Amino acid sequence: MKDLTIVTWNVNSVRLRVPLIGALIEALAPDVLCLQETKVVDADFPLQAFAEHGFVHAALHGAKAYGGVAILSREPLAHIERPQWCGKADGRHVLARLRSGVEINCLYVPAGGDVPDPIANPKFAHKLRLLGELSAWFAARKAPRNRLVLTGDLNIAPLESDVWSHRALLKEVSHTPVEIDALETLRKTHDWIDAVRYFVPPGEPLYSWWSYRARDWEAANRGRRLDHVWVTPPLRRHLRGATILREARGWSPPSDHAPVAVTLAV
DNA sequence: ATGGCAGGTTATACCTGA
Repeated sequence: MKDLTIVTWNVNSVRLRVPLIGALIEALAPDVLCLQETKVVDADFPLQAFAEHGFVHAALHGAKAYGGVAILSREPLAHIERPQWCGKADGRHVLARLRSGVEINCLYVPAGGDVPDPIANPKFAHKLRLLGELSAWFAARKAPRNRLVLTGDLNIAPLESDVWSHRALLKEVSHTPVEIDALETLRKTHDWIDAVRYFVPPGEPLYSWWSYRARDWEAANRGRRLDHVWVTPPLRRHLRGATILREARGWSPPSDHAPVAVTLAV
């Protein structure tokens, strides 16, 4: 039994964020890193930079220019899979199993464009379709003793306190009822537990993303909680803590997402 | 209601993000 800290971070280009790896490790002491929007093909992934910090094991599912996900680990990764969704090779899912048997799923759900209408906006249709495909896939893999982690940029802020203004964002993609319903359908496939909300009551505002476009993201604080870590019920009693590293949004050069860490005793 | 910024690309304008 030892502590396992899993960190998820939408890096918005892993190559630009390489100089921040040391600060990330110092702040959160991760054992497993799940990255999204790596924006790099696997052949060009900066593996060496992570290896120098002890993350010598990797499961990559890259893509050119947009998307791309990766799991980096201090301990070996086995049974690596790279599922593709909606018939696209756009690097949205990679999964791997740790020695403890815990399976890590790193996901990047599409943003969904501007208009929350699947008929008028193909990007929104893609987002809903991908969530539907994921739900069917996870439902088919269900087993009561499964010890799974589902983490990544899900691009949906489900609770009222997961956005700076519930009222202002109800019709904004990322907080519309139809997306939240689709996310809830996915959550129910394994009775997934939102590991961050397990520690922070739903009344307390919690964000993991702040737009680049604000003049002063910190002062405006118009955030959304788009990045999540979920665990299956057999892992509930192993949950030890959760942190959203808000200060990382102020690092230079910053991602618009903050890293989210969850610690399990496994 | 709008625009604001950042990153990538067979770049130097346009797509994507959310």
